[in-house]
Amino acid sequence: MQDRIRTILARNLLFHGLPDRVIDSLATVAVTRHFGKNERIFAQGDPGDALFGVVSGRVRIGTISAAGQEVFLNIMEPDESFGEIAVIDGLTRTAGAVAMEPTELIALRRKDLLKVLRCEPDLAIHLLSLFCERIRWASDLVEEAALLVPSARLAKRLLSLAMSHGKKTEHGIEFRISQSELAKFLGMSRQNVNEKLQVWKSKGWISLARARLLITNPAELKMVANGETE
Amino acid sequence: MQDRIRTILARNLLFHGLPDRVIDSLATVAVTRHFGKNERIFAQGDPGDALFGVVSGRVRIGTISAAGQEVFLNIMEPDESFGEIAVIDGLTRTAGAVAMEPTELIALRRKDLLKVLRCEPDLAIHLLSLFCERIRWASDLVEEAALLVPSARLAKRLLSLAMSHGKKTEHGIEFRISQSELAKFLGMSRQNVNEKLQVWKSKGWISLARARLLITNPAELKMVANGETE
DNA sequence: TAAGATCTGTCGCCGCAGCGACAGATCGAG
DNA sequence: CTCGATCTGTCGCTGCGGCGACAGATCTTA
Repeated sequence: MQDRIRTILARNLLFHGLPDRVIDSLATVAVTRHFGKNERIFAQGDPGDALFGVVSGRVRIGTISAAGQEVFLNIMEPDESFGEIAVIDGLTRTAGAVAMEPTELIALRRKDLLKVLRCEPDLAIHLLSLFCERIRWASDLVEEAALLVPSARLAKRLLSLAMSHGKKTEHGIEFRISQSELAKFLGMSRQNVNEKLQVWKSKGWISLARARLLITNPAELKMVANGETE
Repeated sequence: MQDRIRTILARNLLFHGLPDRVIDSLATVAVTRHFGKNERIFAQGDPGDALFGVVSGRVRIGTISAAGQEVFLNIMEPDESFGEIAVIDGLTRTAGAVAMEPTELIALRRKDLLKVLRCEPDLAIHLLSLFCERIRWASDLVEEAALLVPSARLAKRLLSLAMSHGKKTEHGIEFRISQSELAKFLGMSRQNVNEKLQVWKSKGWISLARARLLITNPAELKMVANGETE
């Protein structure tokens, strides 16, 4: 059993490449947890007492406004991790996490992680790189929101979701997402998303089906994302 | 001279509280640099070969789109630092930095910093906390952009700028910023910013002067920022 | 002091995003 | 197989944000 946890940890991007000694220390304190479809893992505002790695399933990270409006920030898949920030600084969760399907997670409690962190500089440096990625990713979003026209933002997000969650088929990159979910990733209305998708569909760049999307011409979408076309 | 650098480093938020040993190591490799008003410190896309701490003056962090549209992300003041991310991960700058006035910076080159980082876990953990702040700050911006109405975003940014860059007077919190700069912080048009400021001015919550702004009723603005009022 | 640059306050116009609404398609559960 | 839930595609309406424009105020610099 502890062996399984060891393997899981070693494969996770958060710890991949770290010395066996570090993995072993972490494995002794890690536990696995299961969540059902649509079950909440944590809510924004909760104390950040654990860090999670995805073993199987998918987890949606998002927040919800006082008015009930929802924003999706990311989808985490196997071998990815989430909840690192609150675990490091001990503050509350800035976003909530929900299992999108039956999901197995591996959890490391804050106290345990900090203990290992203090004696393993390798782990700290590893975390620093991960945090750099996160900051770059968030800064990109801020920039995009401020200076890209909606269609460019949609195209960009479409491509990035396709990269991380799509599967390549003979006709292009396909992935499962409803248009209202897509809208929640961008903070736009579903109708507006649909309107733009229809345009691209009519140009033959994408195909649409119920809760599924097929990108047949990524190059053209990239042009839109870069503001070189409308 | 080296003594002055030591003092500067020790006072900077990036290194404040670290053991003398660490500060000393860093002081031997740090150099100071001077920039004139509106002089560019680095541009987005540049290789990230150094980290900067502000000794005196002010530095504006921002990006500019292909179309020439500009977005301001932050203003850094004495004892604050910028450029940490590119220095850690070795990738290019995501944003540019410009001196807003005659400015003295202290610079640590990437190679030198990494050398110290590898033997000083304290420094790594210190950096991790700093990165946590940065991620929370960026995530907040993403959230706000997606689910706050423009007036709430403006109010929130106004308050946060007032907190970090304003001076308290007997009538409220005052700070220097032009309305077009304010607009560039939010990715809105100058006219739109002006329109909202006029409303708040007419309600007696703020006072306006050329390139200056006085918040006389922060409480009401907070309500707007929280979406509890319009 | 004079000239030029910058900032503000205000119009009006245009386009577009949000929203409610609704019909038809598709999927899942019982 | 049937019913309910969800998703899609499409209206039209309304409001508001971006943009160009311009006059007047204010600051800077020669």
